[in-house]
Amino acid sequence: MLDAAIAVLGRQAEASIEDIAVAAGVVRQTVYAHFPSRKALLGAMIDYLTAEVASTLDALDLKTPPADEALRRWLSASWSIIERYPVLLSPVIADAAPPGDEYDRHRPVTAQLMELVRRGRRTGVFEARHPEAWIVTAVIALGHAAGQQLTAGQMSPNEAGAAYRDSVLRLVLRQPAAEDGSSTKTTSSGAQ
Amino acid sequence: MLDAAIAVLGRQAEASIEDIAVAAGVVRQTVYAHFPSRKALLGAMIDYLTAEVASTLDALDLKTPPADEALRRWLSASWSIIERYPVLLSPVIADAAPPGDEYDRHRPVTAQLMELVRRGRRTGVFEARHPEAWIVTAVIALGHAAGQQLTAGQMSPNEAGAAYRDSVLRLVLRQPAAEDGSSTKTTSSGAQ
DNA sequence: CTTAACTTGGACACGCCTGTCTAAGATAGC
DNA sequence: GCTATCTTAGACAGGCGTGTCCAAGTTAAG
Repeated sequence: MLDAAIAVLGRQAEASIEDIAVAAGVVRQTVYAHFPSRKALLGAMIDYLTAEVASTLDALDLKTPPADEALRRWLSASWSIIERYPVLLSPVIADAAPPGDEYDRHRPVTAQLMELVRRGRRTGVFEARHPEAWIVTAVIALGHAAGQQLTAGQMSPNEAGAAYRDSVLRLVLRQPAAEDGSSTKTTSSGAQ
Repeated sequence: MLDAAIAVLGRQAEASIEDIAVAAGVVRQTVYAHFPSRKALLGAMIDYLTAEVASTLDALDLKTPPADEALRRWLSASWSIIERYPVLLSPVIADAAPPGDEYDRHRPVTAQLMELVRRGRRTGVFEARHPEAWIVTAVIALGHAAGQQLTAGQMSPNEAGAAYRDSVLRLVLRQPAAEDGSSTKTTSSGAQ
C-alpha cells in the first residue's frame, strides 16, 4: 500500500488518494481504513523512505576514507536510491515540511552530505569558494537533473548515473580527479 | 496584469486566478474579461516571457567569441533573467507543454544554449564525456538551485549568481578556467 | 449630458478531491 | 457453523477552483 503510494507519487506528484488506491489494488475507502488522512499517508510513506534511505546511507562508513573517496561512495549509494525511489525527487517530499526547516527537506540525505562536505573542505580536498549550503543544494539539483533525464527516457540508467557522479565530482573536487572512466561506455550522444 | 501573474506564480506555482487577480488589484471576473481561461492567461504570460527572454539573449552575440567566453556571457545574461523572473524556474512553465516536446520547455533558452554547447565541444573547449542534453539539463538544474537558494534567503543575489556561474564553468569547461575572481567578494560562508 | 468601455458584486453550475458513514459481502479463525 | 476482521459499494457533505451570467456602478470621451 505504501509501495503503491511510492510508485504512483514518483510518477505523478499530484496523484489523488483514488490513484494510489487503484495502484494498490484496493478502493479509496480502504486506504482511509489504514490512514486517517492524506497527510497521514504521506507521513507514513516519508517515514518509511527515511528509514530506508538512512539505513542504506548509514552502512556506508563515510568517515574513515579520505573525503573524495567517501564522496564517491556516497554518490554511488545516493544514485541507487534515486533509481529505486524516484519519489524522493518529487515535490511531495519537500512540500511535506513547510516550516523553515533546513534549507532542504532531504534531511537524512543532506545531514550526512553536509558533514562530508565540511570534512572535505577542512582537509583541503574539496572546493571552498562558496557556502557549504550551495554545494549541498547543487549536488541535489544534479541528482534531480539526472533523475529527470532518466524518467524522461533521455538517458539510460547507466548514462544518467555516470553523468551525475562525474558532474558532482567536477563540481566539488579541488583537483580534476583524474576522471575515472567508470563501467559505462560514454558514447558522446547515444541516448536511448 | 501579466506582471501580477508573473510575480505571484513566481512565488506560488499553484496560485489560483483569484490570487493573481488580487495581486493585480482587480477582481476575479475582470481577469476573465481579458483572458478566456487559465490556460490562456498562462499562455499569454509565457509568450510575453519568451519574447522578453529571447530579446535579451538575442542581443548577446554568442557566435563570435570563443565558446568559453560566450558561455560566460550567456551565464551573466541568464542569471539576470532568473533574478528578474523567478517564475521561469517554476513548474508552471514546464507544465505548459506536456506533449513530448524537447527534453525541456525552456525552448528559447535551451535552443541557444544547446547550440553553444555543441560549438564548445566541437572546438574542444567544453567537456564532451556526456550527452549534450545532459549538459543543458545540468546547467538549468544549477540555475534552479541558485534561484532556490535566492528565494529561500539562503544566499544573497551576488553570492547565488557567483556560485551559479562558477559551478557551471567548472562543470562545462575542459580546463579549470583559472577561476576568475569576479566582482563579488566570495566570503566562504557569509550568507544573508 | 450621454454614451461606450470597463469594472464590480452577487450568484450559480460544474468538476474534482477529501473525508465520513453505513450496509452488504468476503475471509479466516475458533 | 459462527464470529471478528477486512474490504467493498454507494452515497453524501464540504471545500476549493474554474468558468459563466447578469445587473449595477464607475470612468472617460464625445
